[in-house]
Amino acid sequence: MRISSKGKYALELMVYLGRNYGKGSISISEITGDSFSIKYMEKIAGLLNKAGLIKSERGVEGGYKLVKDPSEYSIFEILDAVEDNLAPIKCVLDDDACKIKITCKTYPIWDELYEIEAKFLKDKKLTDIL
Amino acid sequence: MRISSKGKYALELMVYLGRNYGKGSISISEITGDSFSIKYMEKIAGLLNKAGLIKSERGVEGGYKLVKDPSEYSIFEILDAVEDNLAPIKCVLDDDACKIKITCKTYPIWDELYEIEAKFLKDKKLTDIL
DNA sequence: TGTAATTCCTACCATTTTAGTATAGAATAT
DNA sequence: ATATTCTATACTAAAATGGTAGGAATTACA
Repeated sequence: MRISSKGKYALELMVYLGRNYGKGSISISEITGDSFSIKYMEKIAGLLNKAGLIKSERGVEGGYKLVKDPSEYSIFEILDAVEDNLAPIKCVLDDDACKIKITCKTYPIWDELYEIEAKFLKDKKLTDIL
Repeated sequence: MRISSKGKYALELMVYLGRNYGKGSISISEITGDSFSIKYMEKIAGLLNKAGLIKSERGVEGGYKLVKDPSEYSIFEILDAVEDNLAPIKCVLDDDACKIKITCKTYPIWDELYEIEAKFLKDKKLTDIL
């Protein structure tokens, strides 16, 4: 399971929103400050929004907010919303990635590894890292 | 933990050698058959050889063989010999990849995830997939 | 001594992925 | 109106991936 910068920043963003839960919408520029690309974080927020994990509001005083209590977000669903494929190797989640799965000797390893990773991340909640 | 094709093929190669343990050296061309690039597998075998996991013999009747009983190889050491970085995100194993680790809110997640993955792969032995 | 089979070494390359940047547009509070 | 914010899409430079290519070194065997 390789986590790209998208996943990393998505989680940092959710942490920020979690800490400000109940305080209305938070803008991207407030979250990133000057030390990070607003444009890149906007794109990541867009993915989380599309996945239904956060709610957006445009205009002045707009921004993003969580749609449920921070304790109800698993780390898994946050990463899964922005990453293309969380599996250790593509064939686990993408059937087209491998034509020989049925005879593949190593497939069970990847499958089991993914189950273990996913379980850990599903049990871990956003509140655990606030 | 993303497994590249190098890791996948390294494991397939070790499975082949494991099944032929005690039968002398096995050549790359025997392992790959005609359906796969001999040159690429040669490179992978070279990495395993350098890491001390297999022993090579040149010339006619040459090839590779395991240096210990298949039950003594963990899947982890095989993958680790050929993959650049098994961690879920670079900063876990490569200190230069991140300058803000000390203040990073998400680092503990990656670190713990890696420990879980590594433990699974260290407990899993080559004999488990022969 | 010659030859075929094998590993070893290093350089190269095309494609895909990653990590953003750029530009323009739409919605909203004041 | 205007400033602020999200939305959408296109573009791009750099890195990683998944090989390929060519030849040199070693060895068994005829």
